[in-house]
Amino acid sequence: MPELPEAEVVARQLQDRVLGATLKDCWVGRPDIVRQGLPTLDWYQGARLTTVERRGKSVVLGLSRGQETRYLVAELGMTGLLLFQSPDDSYQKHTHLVLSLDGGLEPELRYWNPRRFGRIYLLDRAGQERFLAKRFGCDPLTVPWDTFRQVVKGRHGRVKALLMHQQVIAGIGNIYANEILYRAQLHPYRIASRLSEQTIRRLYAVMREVLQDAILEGGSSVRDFIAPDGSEGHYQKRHLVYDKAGQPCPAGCGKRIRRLVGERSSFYCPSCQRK
DNA sequence: CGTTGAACCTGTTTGC
DNA sequence: TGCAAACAGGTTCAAC
Repeated sequence: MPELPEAEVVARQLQDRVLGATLKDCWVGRPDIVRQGLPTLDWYQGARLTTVERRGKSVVLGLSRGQETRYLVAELGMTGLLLFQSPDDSYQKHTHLVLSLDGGLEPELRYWNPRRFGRIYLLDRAGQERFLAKRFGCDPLTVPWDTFRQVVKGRHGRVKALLMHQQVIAGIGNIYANEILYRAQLHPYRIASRLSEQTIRRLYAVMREVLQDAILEGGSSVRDFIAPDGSEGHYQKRHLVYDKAGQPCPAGCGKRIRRLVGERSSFYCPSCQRK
């Protein structure tokens, strides 16, 4: 269920445990999971993992051989996981990529993704720069206030659509959009450009707080998200509205949480989040 | 430019 | 218990 916090947890564990390792072997179970660059796969054998970063909801591995660095971008989609395993672990259905590593703290990294939304991209430096620039807008955790304010002011669509628009702000998905809007007391259908300066300020603060707290809690494990080391996140215990239709609003206003269908499910309090 | 709905997939939950 | 429908973290494309 990777949104920004989950992808960040994945990236941090990779940094801690396999950064600097050498890629001994790269096994692809489903060629169609590699959207770009499959013919360049051989180049990666013997390369060293020199960078691990999160971009939006994706994890970007930088692999170097000599002076050259190329990239492996792992889109996780709805159900994608990167897992530390060992060659002794049995093959699990829906494992599409296995990276055998040498010199790190984990011998294998496997990409598991039953629904196969989300892909792997193998890109050279120019390719990944183009890829990232085209796909990802500003990062919610590092975007300066003034940029955020301008982005919101310049959008004529719904505020929830804005939060989830990866080319504008990269990393927020349905769970965190719902949680952020509830805490900012904003109805998901409010028009972004019509929000007051003060409201945008509140949204900015809440957005960063929710995402940062979620990272500290290891992300949200609502269905089957687990980190590479197999641990679950705990932020789902702090969810206030997501998947809670019919339950009383936690603010104690007396109303019940509603679910709006149409786009993705929106969970909100009709009293605390007015249009 | 922005919104909507469908498509892409498999697995689990829900309801009859 | 059995079966079918509904639904799920995401992205992309076409149509309006």
